[in-house]
Amino acid sequence: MPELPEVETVRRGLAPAMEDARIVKVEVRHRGLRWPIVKDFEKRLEGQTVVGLGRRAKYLLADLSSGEVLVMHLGMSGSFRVDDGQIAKYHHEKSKSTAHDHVVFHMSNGATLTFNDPRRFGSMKIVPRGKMESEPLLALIGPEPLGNAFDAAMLAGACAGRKTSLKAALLDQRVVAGLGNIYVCEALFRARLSPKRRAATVAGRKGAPNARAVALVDAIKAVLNDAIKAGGSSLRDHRRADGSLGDFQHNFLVYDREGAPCPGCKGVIRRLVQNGRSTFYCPGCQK
DNA sequence: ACCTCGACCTGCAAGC
DNA sequence: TGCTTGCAGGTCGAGG
Repeated sequence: MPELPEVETVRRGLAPAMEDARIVKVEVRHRGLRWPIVKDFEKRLEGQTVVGLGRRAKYLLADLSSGEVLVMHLGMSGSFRVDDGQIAKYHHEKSKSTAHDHVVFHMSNGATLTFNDPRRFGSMKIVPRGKMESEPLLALIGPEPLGNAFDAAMLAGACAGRKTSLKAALLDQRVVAGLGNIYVCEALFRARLSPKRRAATVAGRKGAPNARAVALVDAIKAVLNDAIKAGGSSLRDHRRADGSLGDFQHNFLVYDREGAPCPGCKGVIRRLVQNGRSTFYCPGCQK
């Protein structure tokens, strides 16, 4: 479910409960995530202090005092719930079922963090900090879209020579980190570029950026910043860690709006399938 | 090297 | 009312 803005929202929600607190106890109720949670997972975490909580692409990175890093991914349906130990029990009524609460972290500050993931496409893995560079999950991931390193030249270079669609290229985490189906659709609409266009057409000769690359980079940064400001998008179950819903779904211009009037012209939003996934776009505005 | 597709899971809404 | 079908915010690994 989560793309960069949702993961960033989760990170900001978890940080106050995790940072500078010690992991007192870890309960694993289901080890069958995307990869099995290793046998000594609990033992390696218990007693460690979380030095910092970061994010890379759609991964959450909990830096531990042991010198290891807990690398977590929410998959399609993963979420965290924070109980700070002060909130009265009746506040839990609005929580969803606990049937898919797979991992629970008990912190020294009294907070409890519960990872819930019905589809179990999420993952948790412990990696020594010194080996993060070579960690296969992270090694090939492209630039952070909100960082200075991500600019038109970088995007054009990554797309140059590629025959695949622009939509597929932007979903490729090696081109740019953290985008998913929603924000790719939204960014392409904002940049007025067709999702069907060949990726290579954002680059000119020898991979130099053109005006399309500039517009697309601007659109990507803008939509992600807007979405983070809104606390992410809540389609089915994404919540902030405090239980409140993100708001950005109300600002979708094209995503999940097949048949609705285009906000930019007199046309209608269309849906098509690319690489097995829905794309929403306006054929009139996006060329 | 690049590209596409199936697979991994559960839940929910729409259609019959 | 039930059953079936298709679809969902991701990404890895196999095969072309």
